[in-house]
Amino acid sequence: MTDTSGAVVEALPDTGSKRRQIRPKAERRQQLIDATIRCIAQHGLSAITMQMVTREAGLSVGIANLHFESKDNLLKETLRFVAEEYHGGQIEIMEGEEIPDLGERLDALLDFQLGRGVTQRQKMSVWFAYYGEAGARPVYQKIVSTVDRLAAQKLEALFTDIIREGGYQEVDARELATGYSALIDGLHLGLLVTPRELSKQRARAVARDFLRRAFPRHID
Amino acid sequence: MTDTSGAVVEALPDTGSKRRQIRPKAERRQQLIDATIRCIAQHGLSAITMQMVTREAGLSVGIANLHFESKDNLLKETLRFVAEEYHGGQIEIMEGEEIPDLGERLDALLDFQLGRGVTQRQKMSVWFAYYGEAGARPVYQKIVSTVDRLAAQKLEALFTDIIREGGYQEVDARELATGYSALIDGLHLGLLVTPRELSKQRARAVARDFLRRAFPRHID
DNA sequence: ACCCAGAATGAATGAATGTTCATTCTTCGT
DNA sequence: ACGAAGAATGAACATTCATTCATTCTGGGT
Repeated sequence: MTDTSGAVVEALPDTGSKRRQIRPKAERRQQLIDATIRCIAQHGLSAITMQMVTREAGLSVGIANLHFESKDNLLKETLRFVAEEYHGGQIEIMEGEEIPDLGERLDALLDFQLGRGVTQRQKMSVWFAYYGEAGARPVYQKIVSTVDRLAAQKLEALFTDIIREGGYQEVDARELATGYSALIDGLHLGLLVTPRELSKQRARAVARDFLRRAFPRHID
Repeated sequence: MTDTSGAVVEALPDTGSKRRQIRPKAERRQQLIDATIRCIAQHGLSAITMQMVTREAGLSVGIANLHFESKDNLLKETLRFVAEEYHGGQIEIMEGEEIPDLGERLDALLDFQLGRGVTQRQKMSVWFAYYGEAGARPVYQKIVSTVDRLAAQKLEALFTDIIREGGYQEVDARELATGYSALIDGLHLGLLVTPRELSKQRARAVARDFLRRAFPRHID
């Protein structure tokens, strides 16, 4: 996926010169989105500023309104990017045939959801910053729920397969999928707000426990 | 607990007159906190304004800085109020001896966590608005984690009692308590962001399922 | 070698917001 | 009935921020 960390500005042989660079539109857009993610993580969604973002990107203030028409739009597109990155990664694992064994596929999913990429403070901060505003902003709600619905369907399908394969009785795929998704969200929240109480290791153990209790013959 | 909903302004025999009212400091503080909660729920934390809050409270702009020294402080105190209300309610149920049966007490806890009072959109919005900023604001993190830690301890104690009483093997109280808390948080999030996909009924069913799988002889 | 489409800049603008404080008003004890 | 303590008001101020746009600059095509 796209690199979101590190200073993109110095990635090129810039030599410190302030020479103006002309780059294709798509590249600049991504550069600004990445800078926005870093700023939200560091300063929060309510403190974010166009000057802040453009400086972080190493560009001038006017450029943000050139590529995105407004601040609102930049924030919206940033949310869309993060949402699609996260859900896209999940879906790739769930529907991908690279891992034939269903138990292993479940483990891979957990790895992705609580592994390095996703639980970086940066990404989590962005994620929940938008959740916090979703109650008041239908646009955010719509973006999240659109990708969310698809991921939920794939998860339910995976659980259904596992239930059939394992012959698990009295387990409802849909209900379990809802529970598992909520559990992962809650663990992310815990990692963000109370990192002292909840380590990444423990979060993984808790999630595996949930899965083991439901699918004992597939986990561990 | 304190009433947070409804228009406090019209609660008194105001008769529509704009006559200036003098009230004790504590009452005004609460009035402003209640207005803040309503405003956050409706407009979001990042769009909130002092004028907005004071108008919602039916008071003048200057009064906010009279009772709270700044906007930051008002927001901080509002978070403290919501956090203490939520966690206080939980703790009251968990350590209260009014319900001797442990299974019933667990049910009462679930009722509180996913029942009318807590899952009102207003409260949930406020809750997650602050969570979203917690990554960038150590003050918020501290307030939440302080009350959170106590509630987690009480929950673990309750689970320990239930495990002993039910003779459940291979169940770790601490791990299960972490999982349950995370599950409830995640369900709140789902109720807030994707209310179309997740009804309050279904959220309760999912949470009960989690508990039933762990403590089958206490639930249902 | 030259040109120009359009990418990039940043000073200027106007609107919005947090905070202050001189003034007004209410209440309560005497 | 009166006066003082302090609660409440809201116009004024200084600051900050999103957005605009006239101007500058760059690089590929001819």
